Amino acid sequence: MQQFLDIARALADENRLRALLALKDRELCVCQIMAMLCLAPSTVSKHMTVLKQAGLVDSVKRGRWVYYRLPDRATNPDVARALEWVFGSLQEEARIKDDANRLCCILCMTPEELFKKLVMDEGQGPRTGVALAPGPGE
Amino acid sequence: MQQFLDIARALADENRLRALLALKDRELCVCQIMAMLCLAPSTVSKHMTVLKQAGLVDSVKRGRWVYYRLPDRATNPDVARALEWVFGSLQEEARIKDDANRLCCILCMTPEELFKKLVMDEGQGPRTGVALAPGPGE
DNA sequence: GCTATAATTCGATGTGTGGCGAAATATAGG
DNA sequence: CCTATATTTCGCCACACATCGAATTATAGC
Repeated sequence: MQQFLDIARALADENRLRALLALKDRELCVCQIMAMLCLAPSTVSKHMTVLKQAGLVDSVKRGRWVYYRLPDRATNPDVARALEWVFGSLQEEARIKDDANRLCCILCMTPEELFKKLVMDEGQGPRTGVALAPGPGE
Repeated sequence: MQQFLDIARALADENRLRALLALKDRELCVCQIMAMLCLAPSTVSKHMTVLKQAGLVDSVKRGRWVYYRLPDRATNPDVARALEWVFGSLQEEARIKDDANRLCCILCMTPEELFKKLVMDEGQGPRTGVALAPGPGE
């Protein structure tokens, strides 16, 4: 029951759902999720902690970066069922697909290009240092 | 997305889950759910409203009583998937089985017997008029 | 119509949660 | 060792939410 409640509560927030869906085909580090969600590092960190406590993601630390990814299936049937529910229901969501597109840009662009795009998209400078550092993907 | 969030938030509360599970094999009116959860009528009413808004239950008014029940399947795939997840994960939960047993008593006992049992179980009088009125099952 | 009862709505209250910035921690690279 | 960077932890604030009691609405029975 507690396990189920942890999962349900973790899934009851739009930004956590977006983060979870973004992990479908790849692992991501916190700074990439920050760029995708446009949230402060502390906020993203807390969200990922909630997801991890619920068993919905795993994390690995490599160098300075912490990578989050979906857990191995078959670990926990409750988690597996929950993830099936989430992906089955939201994969085709417009917002999620848009995230996937933007994520593609975040992963491929150089920091300078990313900076310009953020400025153009939002009409203002990027948040607290988002994407200004040479990301882990290079 | 909004639909999914409504469902996830509705499922992120233990008392709402217990109410939902209790509706598996039967419809129940608010006063019966009150007796099962030991919560004030206003609280139960609000919980059931949340579940209904999410599409997880339907309601029918008959006389003075409002009966809640699970919605017809095939109405909404998102809801159907969510209910499968809930029942698949929680049906065997100890707490839920205990609820089912107590519900059996609530539905079968006369108000006087129910009163005595509540007093014995909790070492105190029942809450705001719980089960002291001739319920709809008689 | 009047009373009793089932349920909902309303108002108040304490608790939980999402968000931020600042400080702390960990690590890579000079 | 010192600096820069990635992440987490901490303290704070605003807002959402679970809960209650009281007031309100709807209905059944006299």
